[in-house]
Amino acid sequence: MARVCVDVPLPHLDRPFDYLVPAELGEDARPGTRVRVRFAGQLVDGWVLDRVAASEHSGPLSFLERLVSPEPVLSPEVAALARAVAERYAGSLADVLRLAVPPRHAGAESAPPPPTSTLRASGGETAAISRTSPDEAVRVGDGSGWQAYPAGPAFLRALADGRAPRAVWSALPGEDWPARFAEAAAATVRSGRGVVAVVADARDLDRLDAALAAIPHVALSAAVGPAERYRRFLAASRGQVPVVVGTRAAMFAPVPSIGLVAIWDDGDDLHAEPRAPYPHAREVLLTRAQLAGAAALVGGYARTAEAQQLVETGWAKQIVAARDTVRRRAPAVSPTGDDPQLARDPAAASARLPSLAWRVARDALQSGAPVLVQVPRRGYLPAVSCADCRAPARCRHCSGPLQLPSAHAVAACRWCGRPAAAYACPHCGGRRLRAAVTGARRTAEELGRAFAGVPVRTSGRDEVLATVPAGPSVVVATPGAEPLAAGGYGAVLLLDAWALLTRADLRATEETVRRWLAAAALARPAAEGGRVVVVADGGLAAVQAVLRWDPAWLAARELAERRSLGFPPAVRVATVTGPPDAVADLLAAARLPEEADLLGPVPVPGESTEDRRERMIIRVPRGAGRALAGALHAAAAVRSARKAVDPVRIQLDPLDLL
DNA sequence: TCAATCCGTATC
DNA sequence: ATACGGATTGAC
Repeated sequence: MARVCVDVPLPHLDRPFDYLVPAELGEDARPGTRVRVRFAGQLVDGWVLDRVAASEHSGPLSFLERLVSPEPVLSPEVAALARAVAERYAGSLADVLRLAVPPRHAGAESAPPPPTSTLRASGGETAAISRTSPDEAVRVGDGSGWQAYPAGPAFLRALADGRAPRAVWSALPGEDWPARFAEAAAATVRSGRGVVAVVADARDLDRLDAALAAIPHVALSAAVGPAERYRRFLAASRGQVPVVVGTRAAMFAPVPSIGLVAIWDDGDDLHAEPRAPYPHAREVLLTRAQLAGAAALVGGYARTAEAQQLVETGWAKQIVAARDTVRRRAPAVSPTGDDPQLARDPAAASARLPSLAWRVARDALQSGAPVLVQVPRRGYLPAVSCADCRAPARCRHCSGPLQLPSAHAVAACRWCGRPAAAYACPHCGGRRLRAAVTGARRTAEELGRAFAGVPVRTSGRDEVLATVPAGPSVVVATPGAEPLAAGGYGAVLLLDAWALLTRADLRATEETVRRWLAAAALARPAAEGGRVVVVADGGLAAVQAVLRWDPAWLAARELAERRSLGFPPAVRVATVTGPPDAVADLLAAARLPEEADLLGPVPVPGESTEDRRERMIIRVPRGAGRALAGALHAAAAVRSARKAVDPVRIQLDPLDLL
């Protein structure tokens, strides 16, 4: 008999069903294979989860209709991970499996292994993983770039020795992180184990792919076509390559006996899967490390509150450089002050460049170095802050962010919906509120006028530059699209701080620092003339974090604040979104944990009055997270069994918790 | 009393 | 979705 997960989206059918195996399929219908089965009269896709001798089911059993392919594409390790992810995120196993295994492409199964150079380097079918002698492994870490970090060589040695160290890594400014990831991967492969590494976007993937040239690996991303993607997936699944790198879908990639999971820049919101059940790559990878006994590496220039929590709970150790190493590598960072004086030069003034930024950029250009100007994308939600001290305004009852629905309306909480009557700022006592200004446009043309005679390049959404040559030029880039400069930038200007910091988002400070550090990391060290100008008040925590290059300090501060306000990751949160009746219906059916704290409902902004949806927020202590997800999934099952049609979206720890 | 129909529930 | 069983209803 075969225990099958049927590919239907209904939560109340989220359990295995038993089928008889026709004699001719015999042992081919192995666990992990795709099958077609008759289910409630229909032919549906399914996964063989297990072969069993007897069924618990008392009624008659059907036969498997067809074996789609004898290829076991769902490994036991990934199946267990998918189950855990489904439970963590109140979703169905079938939903997670759809994310975990790419669509089949029959041609790729019969074709020979992909003809990539990295594969040929592996030297054949199963020779990809071979253990080196302990004597060799002992020296792993010496001579690598990890030596700049006191705990670095020990981390590499532990990987090479087959152990499972867990690390939160704060990369030094200018760090060649793909090279460090490649060293960690090589050490793990040397121990006879596999590696899965996830990055946020295609640009980071290209860099990592290149850094891994000497190690047999495949790169998975949506950018390659479905056939090639499946081919590469199969190469990993068949144990032909020990290392898989990719964007978030690669978090489920099968590798033989996984020894290390790694994620770069876990604060990037591209790591959050937009399809149900909305798992986050960091959480999936850490779950995977936990379940499989693998090592974990969470790296970035910045540090998220979630990563900080791993350090503070002792789940992971931090890998950070000594302060004097940081000082030696970091550029000189200066804030312009709260009310920056505009440059006297009329061209610079028209570009609204503060005089300090203008001078620093001009000096860098004169010394023959490129200048990076980071310009945030526009279109942030209108948040509300104190008119006097500009601190973001928060709800008195639940600490949610206040929002101004329209120009002259009363501000209200985006979480619990209570109006913010008689507001008093907890920081300065101010009683007036103001809508935060959205980012001012600073175009490349304006900067071109300010620095006449210097080439101006732009890198952004439409066209992302990977690199720019050495030599004087102005590079205008949106966050995440900053090109690498040969030899590093002479100056980096970080503009429009207020547009970032006043976002109606609890992660605004963290996100701002993440973007600033990513840009500032591309500057030369101070000793080589590298300078960074932040157009903001030096007293702000975000500015301090960049000025001191101390992401750990900021993360600790952020986490402490979230703890005192009752925000994730200090607590576990779920949102339930849908038509008002459906949301109420689901919550009525849910047996929530006793500690559950319900906030809302609040209307979901930007929807027409006909099909208006609203959102409830439920928060529980971290320990009750599993119970919360279980209760919500069960309630969704009750609703779907009753054929309730109104869709309700359940999200755990959503990034946009507003 | 029987068949056509409706409703709810399970789906192996 | 579709299939089935039990309840319900309507005509003889």
